[in-house]
Amino acid sequence: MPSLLTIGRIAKLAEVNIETVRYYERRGLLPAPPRTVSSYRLYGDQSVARLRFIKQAQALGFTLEEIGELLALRVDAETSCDVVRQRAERKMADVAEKIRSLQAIQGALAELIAACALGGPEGECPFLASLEKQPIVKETEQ
Amino acid sequence: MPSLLTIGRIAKLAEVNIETVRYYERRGLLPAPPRTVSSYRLYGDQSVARLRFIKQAQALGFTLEEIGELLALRVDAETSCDVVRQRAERKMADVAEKIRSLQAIQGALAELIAACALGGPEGECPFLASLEKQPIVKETEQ
DNA sequence: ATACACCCTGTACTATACTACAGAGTCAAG
DNA sequence: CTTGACTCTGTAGTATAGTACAGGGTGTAT
Repeated sequence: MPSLLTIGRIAKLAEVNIETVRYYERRGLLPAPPRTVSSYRLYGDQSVARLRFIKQAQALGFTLEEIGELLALRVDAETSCDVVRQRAERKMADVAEKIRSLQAIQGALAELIAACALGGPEGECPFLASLEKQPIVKETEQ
Repeated sequence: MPSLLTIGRIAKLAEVNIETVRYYERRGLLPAPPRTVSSYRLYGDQSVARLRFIKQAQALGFTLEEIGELLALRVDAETSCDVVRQRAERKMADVAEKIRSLQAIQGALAELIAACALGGPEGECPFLASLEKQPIVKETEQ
């Protein structure tokens, strides 16, 4: 029995502002829910999960636009399985990359903590070394 | 021999806008570099690494303020080892949490791809199930 | 000695993601 | 049947993180 919730209710449950819920609806991130005769929105509890997912994905550096793309990943009349799989695989690569970056930062923090334990106070920041990425950049002039 | 770079140079190397470099300086994320007699900024190449780190951390959902805190993690005259270690450990927890969230999303994407391979088209989005987090929320009224 | 690409400061504009009203209607309790 | 908490739409304001000039100086290649 999926309970019906007002906008104030889901906002509180998902720990977001009421206005944010309406904003996400405008942005197309939250489907427009059914209304009462007096135009009150009535949500099911999957909406709460959806709101939490959005918040969480944002904290991971996804923009609302990207989050919309993630949430839209489903097979339907307009979208074949193949297309969905391709998109999902691209997102997977993004996510894997983010995980790698976070692990690098984790490593740098561990190093910092370890160095601290040894009592050897530091000068330079270990983060800068933690990200040996595309160091090759072609210079067009001297 | 650490080469000396103008602002335009490091901006290009780090793939950011020149104005962004100056903005980070104002924000205190990038130390004010030495200047030539004619007030041109001259950077060493660690500045490029720093810019890249900032960009990367942003893509992981850290705000510039949080990035500043990360970059400030070092032992010096004002900050004891103990304090630095404590802060680093708190950041570690944040990072670990982010990694867990990303792994949940990764799992949901894998599920989606797998379901697709089985030819079973989907209705509901697997992400919503991927984040069984604080589901306990106390309600003060009925 | 002048053209062109570069740099300076300062201020103003932009995009994204909210957040806060104003003014009006709704609903439940006493 | 009214009071207080809630909801509605619409519009405007805010914070964060840039980005874009204007107006002026610099550096060097021809």
